[in-house]
Amino acid sequence: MPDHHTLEETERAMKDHVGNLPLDFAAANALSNLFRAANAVRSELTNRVLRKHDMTWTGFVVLWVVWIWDGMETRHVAESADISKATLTGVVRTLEGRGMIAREGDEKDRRLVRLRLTSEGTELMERIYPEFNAVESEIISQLAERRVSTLTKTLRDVVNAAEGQNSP
Amino acid sequence: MPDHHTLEETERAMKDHVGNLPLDFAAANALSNLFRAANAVRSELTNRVLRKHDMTWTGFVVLWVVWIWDGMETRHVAESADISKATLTGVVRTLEGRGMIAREGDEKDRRLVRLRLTSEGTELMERIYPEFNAVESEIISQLAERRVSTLTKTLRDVVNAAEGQNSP
DNA sequence: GGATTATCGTACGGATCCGAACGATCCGGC
DNA sequence: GCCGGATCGTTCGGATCCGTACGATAATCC
Repeated sequence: MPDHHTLEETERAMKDHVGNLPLDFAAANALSNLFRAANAVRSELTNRVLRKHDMTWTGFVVLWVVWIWDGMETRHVAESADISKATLTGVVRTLEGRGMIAREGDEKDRRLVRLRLTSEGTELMERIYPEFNAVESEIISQLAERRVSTLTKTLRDVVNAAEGQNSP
Repeated sequence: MPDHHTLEETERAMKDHVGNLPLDFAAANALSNLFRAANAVRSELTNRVLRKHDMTWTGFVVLWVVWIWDGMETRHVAESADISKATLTGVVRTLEGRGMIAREGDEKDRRLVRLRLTSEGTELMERIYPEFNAVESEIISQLAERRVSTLTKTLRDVVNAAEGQNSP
């Protein structure tokens, strides 16, 4: 990763452009690192684990959610996978076409659609997930245990802060 | 945000599916929170700041990079914005169509394309970025100052860990 | 019990998003 | 000089990704 601009260079360049407006550089920096970290981890997991199984990130996440919560209704799957209902429709179409997932109407409430893994989908997850988690573990293991738990807690607070609810 | 499954419930359900394989729940949890936090912050900034200016997340990031580093070559812009060259091509096409950005060939090396903001693009950034940073600040301000600097450092280490380089 | 209201999943349009392949250009050795 | 190899930005195909609008179905009100 060559040729990066230094943090100081960037701040100086920003000040040249924004003038004397008071900016919160610490906040900008923390969130910049947040996105970089998420992208880096996602890329690494995609390249080292998912690609060889011809699986996309979102496809894997959806499969994982349905694996753990068999028969879950689509809107809850979307919420758990952190994607919109519209996106889920397309992803499920792809996974259904590959025979990994099945859609199933609800008897009582005919608006609902429940999702289940096929046996092929289940086998895939039983093979992939341990591998996936091993790479997760490898990445996180480079942090001291105490820092991991601090990170986890702080990130949860960031979620709450961003969603505008100051939890009690 | 109703109807969430508890962390304990999820772990129990996972154990039911993965059997006796040894999983690193702490790592899975930390990274799950990482993606949730990134998505939540991105959504909040998009909804509260960018949408009213008809600007996408990636479009804004690219515009910001070019604003700070005027005349930067496209591959460096892509790297700074954390997107692929192919994606940048499409985003620049959109921004160019709206008169925000201009492409400019390099005299010396005719393979290169340099990017600059138009005056309209510059005005937009001068108007949007302070607003954007204010919301960033509002989110981060809900964390104690010490936690912010710890978070920033830890996230940088996560980036290095994911990219496979244990920096000295 | 009929009309209004709310909620469900989906179709649609448009904007990312990326890996792979590609032509254009530059650079290296010779 | 020149030619094989490296590097540049773009194109292409296919998969997300989302807000909005919609038809179908439930729940509510009176």
